[in-house]
Amino acid sequence: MANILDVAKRAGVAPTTAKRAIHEPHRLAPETLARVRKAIEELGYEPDQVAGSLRRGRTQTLGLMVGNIIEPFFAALIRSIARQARARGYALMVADSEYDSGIELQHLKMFRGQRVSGLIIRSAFGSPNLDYLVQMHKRGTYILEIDHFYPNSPFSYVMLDGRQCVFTGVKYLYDLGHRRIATLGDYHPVITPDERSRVFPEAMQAVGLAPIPEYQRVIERSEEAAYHLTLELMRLPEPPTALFSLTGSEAAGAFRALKELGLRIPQDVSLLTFDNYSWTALVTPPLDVIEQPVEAMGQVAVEIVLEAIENQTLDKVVRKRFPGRLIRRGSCAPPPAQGVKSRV
Amino acid sequence: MANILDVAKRAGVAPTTAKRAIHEPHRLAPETLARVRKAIEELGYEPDQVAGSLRRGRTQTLGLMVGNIIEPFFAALIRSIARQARARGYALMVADSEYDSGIELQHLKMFRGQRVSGLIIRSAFGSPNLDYLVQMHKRGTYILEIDHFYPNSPFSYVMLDGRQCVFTGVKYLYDLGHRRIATLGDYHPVITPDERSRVFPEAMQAVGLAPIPEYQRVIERSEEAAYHLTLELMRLPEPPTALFSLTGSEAAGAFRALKELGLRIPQDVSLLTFDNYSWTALVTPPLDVIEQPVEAMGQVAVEIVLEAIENQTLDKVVRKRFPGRLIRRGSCAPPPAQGVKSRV
DNA sequence: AGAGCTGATGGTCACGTGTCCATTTTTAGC
DNA sequence: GCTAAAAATGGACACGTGACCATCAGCTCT
Repeated sequence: MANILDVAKRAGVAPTTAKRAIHEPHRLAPETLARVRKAIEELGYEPDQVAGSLRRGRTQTLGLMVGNIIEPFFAALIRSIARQARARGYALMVADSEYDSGIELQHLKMFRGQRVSGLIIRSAFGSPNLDYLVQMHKRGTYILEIDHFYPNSPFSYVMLDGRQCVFTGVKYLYDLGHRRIATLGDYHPVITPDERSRVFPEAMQAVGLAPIPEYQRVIERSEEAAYHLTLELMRLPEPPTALFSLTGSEAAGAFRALKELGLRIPQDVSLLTFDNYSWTALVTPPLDVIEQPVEAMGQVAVEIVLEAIENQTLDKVVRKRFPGRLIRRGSCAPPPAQGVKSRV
Repeated sequence: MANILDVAKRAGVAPTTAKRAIHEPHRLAPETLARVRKAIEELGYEPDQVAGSLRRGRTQTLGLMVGNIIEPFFAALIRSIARQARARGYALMVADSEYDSGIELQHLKMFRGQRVSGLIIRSAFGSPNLDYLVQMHKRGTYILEIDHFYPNSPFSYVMLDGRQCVFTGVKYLYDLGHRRIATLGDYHPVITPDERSRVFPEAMQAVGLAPIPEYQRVIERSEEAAYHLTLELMRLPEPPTALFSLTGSEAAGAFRALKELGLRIPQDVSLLTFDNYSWTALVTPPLDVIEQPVEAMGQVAVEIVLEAIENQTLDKVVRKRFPGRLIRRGSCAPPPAQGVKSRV
């Protein structure tokens, strides 16, 4: 592979001059510049970022750790972040923790070995990797959490305003007349320490309700778990009249379970979910969703990270919240007069 | 950031000895090894892959270019490839061309600058980037095409056996009694040069049918384009009795269009599609699909690439085909006795 | 005309590692 | 107890670049 020395030789100039043709072309005499450019062209020279990174002491590389790449939310996030990184000349290393902190740690070590300059991370659940992240930060990697953050996180983050969204959702269901509202999955400090389930009780309180203890089950945030939970909830003596799914994946499981039970949406039970996934508009009835501004979140995340990296302000902490948007399509309606009959 | 010299100094050994603790620990005396390991631990040392790559002349990095990361097929592919890369100690750079060859070229240049050792690529449509790929290959990047390959591609590839799948699908519909079968999108050598639409006429011929000219429209392989095409097709004087969607994204558009037209699936029209996306099982009726063995394809792709890289056999060409699997769920049935009424 | 300045170009070195070769220490064999 | 071999350890250097400093010609200003 041709290097800058080959280019210099071919152009009949010193290596330093050849380098300047790339970094500071204005400092070269026009003919010299043309000669070097010709040599670059002829040799198909492309600067070696590996050597450059070593010398510079900083890579042009960002790491991105997602929780589950199969979820469209993360796919959209990757696209947004990739676009922005490309625009700024950074390469993107993507890792999928599958929400497993063991896998996550392996990827973090790889990122560290690769000396990524910045890391955008959606942490795995129940993760003991905070220490490792702190260490990475001390060694010069700027870290930004996205979609979720550790309690007392020392890092920057970019997040949906989960509180506002949950309040909006609960209020929406309350105003339709619902009193027996269940989230799919309760808060748990280790297993599911997410903001949405944490603030749900507060949102209920705000409209004068209390969460119903029988509905409060801790489940993994997956389609399968939501499917089983929905079956259980709807088989209770007094089942909920409205289900509030906290993730798009869970909504699929809940939807499947309701269909299977022969319950009609929204006549028998209302269904509201986070994440405007494309399938939610295709099913019958199309689902009411709370949409996240994914594109904007990804873009801002990269901007924060690159600004810190390029200005050498690694200790700067920036935290942004983004509002969600309720989209009504018809999967929520007033509850049936005599409540939902239990499906035993 | 601590380097191997710091480790050596702390352990009281020469740098070479410290390095051996990492690469060939068996060559060290047990106490020396322990001392170096302790130093590594205490300093939180992690070898610098950037420096290692430079010296070695080869990175531990793979590039992966997908056509559209939003499509669940690619998300699943990334997961599979990421798993295998992780298991083999390689970092993964992911790029999303959005099926745009201009964006693709930018990413390719970045990959080249980063000196990725291998590249797994799903090329963009109508791409003039083949020359650049050939150049990358000459400079030492092993290249493998996935899901699609250039005509006369000089590279290895891993692909679905599209011919077998299309033949299976057509035969399935034919056996149900369908004669007026339409694919969503016809073959076009530049815009949509995909195998599936190309072999469709052959598959029809195999059951004694000919493609119906009015159904043969060239469209972009997107949900939106498929939506409009479906509307057009079903408004023809003699609309198809069965739609064969060649991608999962298109199926969503077709499904939406059929619902909107008030056509019942499968009573009025049958719908068969590639890709077992999770939503296809959620809609009413659940869709018949042809599933791709994505996990296996990703795994084999990485194995081929890494074997070539590690054995320095960059010119070895390996080509693998994988069979699809037809899953019946109820969206295909015999056509109505008097054909589908046109929806004008 | 000489000093000072600017524009253009050249030379040297270090980033942290892996590889190769050299040296010292220990063990085996008789 | 001595030699040869093996085990264990050490030293020097290059990968391709970017940062820094050096050089030199031509020009302006006094």
